[in-house]
Amino acid sequence: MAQSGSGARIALQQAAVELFRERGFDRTTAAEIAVRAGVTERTFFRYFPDKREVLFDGQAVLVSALTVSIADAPAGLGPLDTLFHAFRLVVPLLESNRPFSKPRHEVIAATPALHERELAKLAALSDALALALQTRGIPGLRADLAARAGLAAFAHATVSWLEHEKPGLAEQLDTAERELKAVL
Amino acid sequence: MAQSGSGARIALQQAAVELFRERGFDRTTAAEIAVRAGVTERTFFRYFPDKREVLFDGQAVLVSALTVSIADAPAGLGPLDTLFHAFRLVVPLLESNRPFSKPRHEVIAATPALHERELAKLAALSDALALALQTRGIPGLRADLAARAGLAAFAHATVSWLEHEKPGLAEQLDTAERELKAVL
DNA sequence: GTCTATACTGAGATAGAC
DNA sequence: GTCTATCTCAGTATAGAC
Repeated sequence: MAQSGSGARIALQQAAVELFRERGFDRTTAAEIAVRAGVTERTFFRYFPDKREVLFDGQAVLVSALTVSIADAPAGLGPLDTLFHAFRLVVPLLESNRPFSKPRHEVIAATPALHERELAKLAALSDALALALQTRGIPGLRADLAARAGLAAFAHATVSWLEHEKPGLAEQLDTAERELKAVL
Repeated sequence: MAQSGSGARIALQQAAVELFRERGFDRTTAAEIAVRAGVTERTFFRYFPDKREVLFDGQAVLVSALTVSIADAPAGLGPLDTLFHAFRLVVPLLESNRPFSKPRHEVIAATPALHERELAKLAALSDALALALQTRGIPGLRADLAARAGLAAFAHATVSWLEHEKPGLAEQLDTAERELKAVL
């Protein structure tokens, strides 16, 4: 199968998703993932510090894409409008990734042990958003609260779109933004 | 020493906090905690499904207190005002628990492995708040977003108060509420 | 790449409360 | 007798150290 070198990381991620869907996260050992990917168990832990982490990488590109989008947003926008502007710019990226993110989401949804890790990744994303808002002049606490509220809406829209697909992601974002602003 | 009967759970929690502060979470084994509490390692895992969980129990009473407070809040309040009404009712409870929650917070703050678990507990609390808001007639998504936004402010106020104490918790809640509402 | 500590699980036995 | 709490023993797998 795949050899060590360049493709090992991706091979491990694919093998992991497959096995997690077949047997479940808990019933799959790191050694089994490594075998299917054509590497040793030791190699698995060289790429991923723990077994859960093999499922959480797409977040990195999302973080940088959103950070850039926030920095490039038109001036004069409030924090929430800045965030949703960035969210909309990133919709095509998410849509093109759906074939990967949907099975991944199914595994996570079915595994309580992975919920925690996902929450941690969302928290890191929230921190990145808050920082990006701060560099636009929004004071610290306000930027943090805006990031958390906005990200909650964004996450809801994304999950809803992953599970149903029926309304597009853009429409889900519209309703989430509307509901969030209706809260006040 | 031997803690057969009722006190084992509390003895384990106390021993855990002590040892975590002395040696750190990672440098403390479940067996060591059990020995100090006067039980065996196996008993530790009977009470707590994993080593982290020994630190997260106070949340349960907070959940029920907030749920009741939301249900009893005056009619006609918006979701956010309902939440902050409940948050304020629970301030004395938190203040009386400070001797326990402060060292606990220090351990958590110093241990990355515990951050994830705390986020999971906060997410569960958010779900409970959203449910309580729904029973007051607030539609699902709106209740969920309000709960997340409000809880973010509440959590910020609580952490800030645990770490500084300088302004009281009530004042921290005031500023957090003001900043959250300024986001829009 | 090898070795090891330790987190966690399962089955069965014991002991006391009711 | 049942039920619940605990211990004993034996094991697997993760993750870190060497």
